[in-house]
Amino acid sequence: MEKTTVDIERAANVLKLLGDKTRLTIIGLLKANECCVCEFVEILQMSQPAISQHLRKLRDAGLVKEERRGHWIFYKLNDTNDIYPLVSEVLEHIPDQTEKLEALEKSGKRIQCN
Amino acid sequence: MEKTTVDIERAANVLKLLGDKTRLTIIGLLKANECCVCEFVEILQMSQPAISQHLRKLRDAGLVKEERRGHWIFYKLNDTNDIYPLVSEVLEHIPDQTEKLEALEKSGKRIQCN
DNA sequence: TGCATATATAAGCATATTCTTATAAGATTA
DNA sequence: TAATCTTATAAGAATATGCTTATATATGCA
Repeated sequence: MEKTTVDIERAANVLKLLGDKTRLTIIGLLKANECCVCEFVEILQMSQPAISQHLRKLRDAGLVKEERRGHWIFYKLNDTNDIYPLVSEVLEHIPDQTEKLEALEKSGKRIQCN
Repeated sequence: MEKTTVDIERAANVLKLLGDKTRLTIIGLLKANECCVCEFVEILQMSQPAISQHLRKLRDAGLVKEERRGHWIFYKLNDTNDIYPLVSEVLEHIPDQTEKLEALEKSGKRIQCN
């Protein structure tokens, strides 16, 4: 809800990152949860390198943070960022993605990473 | 401020359109004003075909509407659209673009289209 | 009707993007 | 240390994007 304004070039770059269905879904999933790479692979039905490359772009732009826990690397939204208010606002306008995580949990594929 | 949710694929497509500095500036200019093509050409310092092609994309996606007045075609934001709330919210996070129009007006180049 | 003005469209090219496959790197466990 | 698991990176190919130049279309006016 904060009204922070960012440079138009930076805003365009962030929006371009969000302007990809895969990345927007990733960010949508991270709105309510931390996720590890293998979960994205499972939910989005894409190859692990493809997911990793999307995550790298999001990380390079400061939209997400990573944290290793044993074998797994968990990603979460970076809320200490000048563009977080914009990202957060965008997320208000897309459908909740948590059901996808729940479906994953039901199928038993989430447990392995925890 | 409305909380309308759009399909994630449609949202991604809209964000991709906004994820270009030229188009984001165009939309930013239209937030407070109608503009004709030649004004965009002048402000953005780009060729007329390049501007026209950006406007076509924005129009095809329903983000803007056009209206011919004599020689000129004026563009304005399409606020009767399911994605307008998203677009509008994004605009809250970028700097005001109207100063660019004012500068154009001062240089006397805006008058010709009115 | 003929010409000028503003805008749109088409084709082509350079660059960017997003996958794929192959491989490397970091962490855990036997 | 060796084997295994998870993730990252690199290289290459297919496709998408955004410009340029050339041309078409629509309107207004002499």
